[in-house]
Amino acid sequence: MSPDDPGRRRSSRSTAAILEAALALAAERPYPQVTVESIAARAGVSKATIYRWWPSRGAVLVDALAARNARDVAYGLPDTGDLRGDLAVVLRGVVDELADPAWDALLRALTVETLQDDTLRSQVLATIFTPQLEAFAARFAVARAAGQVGDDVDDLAALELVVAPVFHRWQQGSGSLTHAYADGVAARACRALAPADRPDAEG
Amino acid sequence: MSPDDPGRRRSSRSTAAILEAALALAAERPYPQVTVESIAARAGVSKATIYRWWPSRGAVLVDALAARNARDVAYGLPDTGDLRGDLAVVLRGVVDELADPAWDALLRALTVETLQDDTLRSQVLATIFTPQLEAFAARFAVARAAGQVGDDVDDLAALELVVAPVFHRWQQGSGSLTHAYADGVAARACRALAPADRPDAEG
Amino acid sequence: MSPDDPGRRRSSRSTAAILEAALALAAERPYPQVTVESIAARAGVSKATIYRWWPSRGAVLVDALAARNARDVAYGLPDTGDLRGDLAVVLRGVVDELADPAWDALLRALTVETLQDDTLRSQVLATIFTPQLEAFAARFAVARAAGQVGDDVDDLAALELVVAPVFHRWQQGSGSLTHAYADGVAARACRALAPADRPDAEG
Amino acid sequence: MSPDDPGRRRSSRSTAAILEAALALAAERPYPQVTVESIAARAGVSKATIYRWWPSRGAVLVDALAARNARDVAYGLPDTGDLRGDLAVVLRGVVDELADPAWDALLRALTVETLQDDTLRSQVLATIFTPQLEAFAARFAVARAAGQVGDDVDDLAALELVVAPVFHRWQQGSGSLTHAYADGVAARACRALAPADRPDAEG
DNA sequence: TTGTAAACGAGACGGTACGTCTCGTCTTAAT
DNA sequence: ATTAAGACGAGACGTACCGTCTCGTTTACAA
Repeated sequence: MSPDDPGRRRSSRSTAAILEAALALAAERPYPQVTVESIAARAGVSKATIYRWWPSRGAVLVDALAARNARDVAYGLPDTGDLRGDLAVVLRGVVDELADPAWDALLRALTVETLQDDTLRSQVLATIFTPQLEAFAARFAVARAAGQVGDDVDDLAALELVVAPVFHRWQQGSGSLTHAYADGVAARACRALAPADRPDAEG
Repeated sequence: MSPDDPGRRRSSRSTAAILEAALALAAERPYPQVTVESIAARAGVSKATIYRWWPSRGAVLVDALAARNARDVAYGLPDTGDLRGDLAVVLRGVVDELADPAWDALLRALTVETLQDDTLRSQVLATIFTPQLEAFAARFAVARAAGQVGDDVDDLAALELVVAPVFHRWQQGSGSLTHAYADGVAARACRALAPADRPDAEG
Repeated sequence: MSPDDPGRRRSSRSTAAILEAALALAAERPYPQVTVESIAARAGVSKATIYRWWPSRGAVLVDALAARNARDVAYGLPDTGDLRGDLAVVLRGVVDELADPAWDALLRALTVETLQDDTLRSQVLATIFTPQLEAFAARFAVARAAGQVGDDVDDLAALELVVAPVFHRWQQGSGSLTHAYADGVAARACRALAPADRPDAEG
Repeated sequence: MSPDDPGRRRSSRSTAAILEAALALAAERPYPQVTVESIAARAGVSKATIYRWWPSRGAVLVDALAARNARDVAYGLPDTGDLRGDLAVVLRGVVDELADPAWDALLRALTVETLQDDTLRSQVLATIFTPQLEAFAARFAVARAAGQVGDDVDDLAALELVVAPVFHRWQQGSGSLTHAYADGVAARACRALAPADRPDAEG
């Protein structure tokens, strides 16, 4: 499946152009207007080339985001010893990203696709969600060793405590997404994570 | 906007049939196949009648869900004095609903629409989310009076602590949605909600 | 099937525009470039409207020619008593038409379609060929009564003697199509048609 | 243009396979489905090889027929002294060929191509039509010497008298193509060909 | 005046075939 | 026997239409 696998000879130029076009379009216009035709046009590529390599518009989008993440994103959380502070930093970053219209649109598009296609959901889970979970898990392991996180909370549940409120609020539009809010979420998460006998220990 | 607003002479028979058809179709087939055409056909109504009264497929769906909620749903949380237990009961109910393929499909459809149309999102916020928030707020008020919830956590943030993890997991497909998980979420929420000086009081 | 058949409500405006566009395009460009898309564009009509009413590009063309013939063409041969002269007049007209690039292109297109679709061939036979055959038959009946045509030659064979050489030459490009040639064909046809005992009688 | 022109090193194996595939496909399926792609597949050859040596699908077909004719067809008409009988024999053969679905399809395909490409028409004229015309011309020369054909009818016009009615009827589907019909056409052609002063002489 | 039925313009869909263009491989004829 | 020109298969590519679909609108008729 390497991009230059002889016998397939998939054009890396075209592939890159398609992924880039998909991201750009999803970031700049309502998702229903991000059609395969528009992606093809923007990429200077034929529709047939897209259909040759991807089964659907959503698959292109997911691939595009995965490629971008692989290129640009450094997974890994800060570790200053202060769990609440570290989580607050991360959540402030999330809040800032969600405030960017391009990221907002991109994430909406991605969510729409995963809601309608279980294959894509699995793919997102594997390529986007899991690396983030692992980054959090690494930080939680440190925190657990420092007695800041109880043994009864698994990594997935812990991650949900931290990020789910933010994404829920983003998706519902039920409240404002500020740095102060991010700090509050981090604080509450730490309270919930703390071992029962040593609530919210700060090391 | 009332369904029998005099002067518009909107047919309540048709309206009901359309809303019912929309719900039934959204529950039973992939959402892209829930077309205005299919709703009209199922309702025994012409497309023009739908477009006369609703601007989009999503608006029909939102109206349909709001109507159904107004008819069937009793908002309000149990109050046994045991906050964690009460929340666990509610979350177990949520988990059960999400396990129902019909509800699952319906909620996916609703989410897809709200992600793509801010007007609908506002409408959902007002007609579906807010009543639920108020029901939670009422219960939180009681809990706060009993010293089980700190004054520093507002109702929205509190609600997020309780429900966001569940919906996050549902949407990501990142873990299983069991009663045990619901209990765990309730427990962690209560730890986070508890006043700092009296962690996780059980009244 | 009438164009204003209640219950179908076919738009006569669109129908006319489509037929006109088809004729114009077939007359002015190579037939492979007369696509359904181009007809729709020229007619200011959507492709779906064409496919709603005709099964193929060729069917549109045949309909268009039939409509034009029904409107413009006066079937019927001259009858001066001089069969050879009358036939020569008709053939000179045919030759002139075939020299017109628009008619040439149109007839090529029609022939291409009938060669590839037996349904269309039948339709052409019924709506275009048969009226012409009947017009010839009427003239031959007069000629037969005048002893200029033998009883052993049926109308179809007689018509073939008159027109087939011209169309054959047109199609093969095997020779020039002049008035002199038309006269020669008429003369030879009359010799072949004449009763055996009274060759080529002139009345 | 010889197939083994040194310096081109055209593969005679491929060439033969392509021509054979083209004929076979044109004989067995509707002509629109005789694509370059299908010819290449049938011949076990790449599309590029076809486009390297022929400009179009039609050119392959014409070449294929020319090659087949050069190999299989003995031009030349019988000469028993009885012109009408000899022509009838030839026309019966034509009628029999046209009744063969494979030949029918092949001839339709050839005609479609010549109607849309003047280059191919010229090629067909030179490689297929002209040899036949010459064969007829040779027989007519004998007949003319025998006083069976007038000096005022040139060879091309004479050939048209004989074959055009048959092809016209074949193309229009206007009547049945039987041996009796073939005999009638031959008879009428001879009447038309006969010198004016000695109608339909039989030698 | 509604609502229904269905046709309409618009345009995306997923796909086929076109004709062009690399790729490596293999043939072939002249060294 | 070696070599180099170039024909070969494979198949990806951009282009252009195909015939179908859904959308949201419009029109004509029926109640």
